[in-house]
Amino acid sequence: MVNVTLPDGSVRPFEGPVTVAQVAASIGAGLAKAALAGRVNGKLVDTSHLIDADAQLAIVTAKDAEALDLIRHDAAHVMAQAVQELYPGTQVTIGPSIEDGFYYDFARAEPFTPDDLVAIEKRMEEIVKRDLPIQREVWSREDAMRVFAELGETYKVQIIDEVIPKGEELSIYRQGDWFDVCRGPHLPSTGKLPRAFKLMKLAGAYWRGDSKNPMLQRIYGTAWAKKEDLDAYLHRLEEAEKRDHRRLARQLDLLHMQDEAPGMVFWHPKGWIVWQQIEQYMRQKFVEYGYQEVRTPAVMDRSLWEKSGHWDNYRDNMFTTASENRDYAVKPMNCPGHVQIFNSGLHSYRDLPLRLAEFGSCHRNEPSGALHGIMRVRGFTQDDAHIFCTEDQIEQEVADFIVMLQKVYTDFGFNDVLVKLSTRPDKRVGSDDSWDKAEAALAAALEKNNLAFDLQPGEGAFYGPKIEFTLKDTLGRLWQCGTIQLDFNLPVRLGAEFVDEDNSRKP
RNA sequence: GCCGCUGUAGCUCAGUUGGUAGAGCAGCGCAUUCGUAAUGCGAAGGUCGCCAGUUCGAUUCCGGCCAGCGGCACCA
Repeated sequence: MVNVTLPDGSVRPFEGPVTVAQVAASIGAGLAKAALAGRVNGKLVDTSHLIDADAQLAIVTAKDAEALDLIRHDAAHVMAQAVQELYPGTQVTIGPSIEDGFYYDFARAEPFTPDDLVAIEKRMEEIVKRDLPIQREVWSREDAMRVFAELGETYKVQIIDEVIPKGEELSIYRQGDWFDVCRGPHLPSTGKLPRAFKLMKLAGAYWRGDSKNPMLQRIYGTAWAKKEDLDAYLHRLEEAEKRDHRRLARQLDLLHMQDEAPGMVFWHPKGWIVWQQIEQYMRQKFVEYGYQEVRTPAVMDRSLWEKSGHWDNYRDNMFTTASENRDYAVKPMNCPGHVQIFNSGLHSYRDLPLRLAEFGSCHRNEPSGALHGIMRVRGFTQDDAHIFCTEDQIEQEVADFIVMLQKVYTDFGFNDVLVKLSTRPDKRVGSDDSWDKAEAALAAALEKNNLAFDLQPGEGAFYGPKIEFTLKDTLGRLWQCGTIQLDFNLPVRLGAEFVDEDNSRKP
């Protein structure tokens, strides 16, 4: 006897183990047809999943939000099958669902062309029409590795060998002649994939996200539960493109960039008015929140950058220059300069916290491929501040900063801000004790502001943990903007210290 | 930096299967003073991203470089 509890609370008894599909059929033929997957005790499963004990079950159909993930993942599989049918010898690697769609990374010597995308999309339609049942099989690792090795799928072998945790069940999903290693779940058949997908763009992507590895060819697509959703999405993209800052900058005659100064901006009169307004707005905020504005040199002697550690660790990203036998670097950030101001006098603990702010003109020699409009540039101005404070003051200072930042983002209409806390990386300076304190202080400050945040273990800077604030552009792309970083390295390196209550000097 | 694509008048773009190029809009001149999706006429505007090579001749073919775009990597 197996009792299945449905979302409405009703309980259906079955004589023995049943599949999700059978339960759906017992409820109604319409539901049986619409069933894409099941949620058993909170876990998403195939419709072929066998329920062999009492369980909670929800039938997932295209109407459910969670179906989108399945649809997109299936679209990726169907695309992979289409590609391998059309271009024999192409190796498959991975193909997850992502926001608004999916992608699949392929290994193939010949590059795909935009025309290929059209052909692939057509073949995908055919595969959907074939309505191939999608079947789950469980293989042993050895069998799987042998079979994929025989097929010449070296990347798949690597995935099985290195990526899938030992001991985890290795499932294979088969649709017609085509099969792939996949955790699933998947739709019951390719025919259940709504014809609301479109291949969007070609891109290069490193195998396993590591630039030391070979580059694969990634095909991005979008997929939706119904045609109207796809159309709405495409329309949204069109509208977003109209609001692209690069297009607006031209149309409104705000600024331009040219070949001779890659990653740097020529601000036109109208654009500069906008800039000034924003700068004045930020100045007000500085005053409100107790920051003092300063100004530091853009070009400073090599010796300072050696002391700060930039000359050794950030050299490739700095523009350097020389004059009269002295080497200089154009500042990539304002930190060392602000420490110089702090150091120029002897400070008492009574002076702390000392908050120095600057509209700091910085230059970084960013990799050519990273440049993007005025979002990622080589010459830019940071509305930057450094707070010199005691360890005890960190939490409050960070909390206050977050309040200010939230206010600023809200004023500019950014309501969807992602917050991330990046913690200690493997390569770092400072004692574990100080990292413990610093990370705890940042987390506490976030909690004080009731901010939900993602933890990014190991993503912190080598000198300290940081909180990152990421904004979305009109195209849904993410840009890390504001950040607050604790640095217990630089002040020591540059000899910043204050006189404490007990008359001792502390960094 | 890596993969792919792109680079023609101020802007948006067409074109040349190798014989130095066109449109619309903008700008300029003249006329019009006409009330806000675009008044008429006229003249002008480009070493077809840069540098080499092949060729009698290259914007068009080959190579190199630069920049931009879409991603990836990077983002002290």
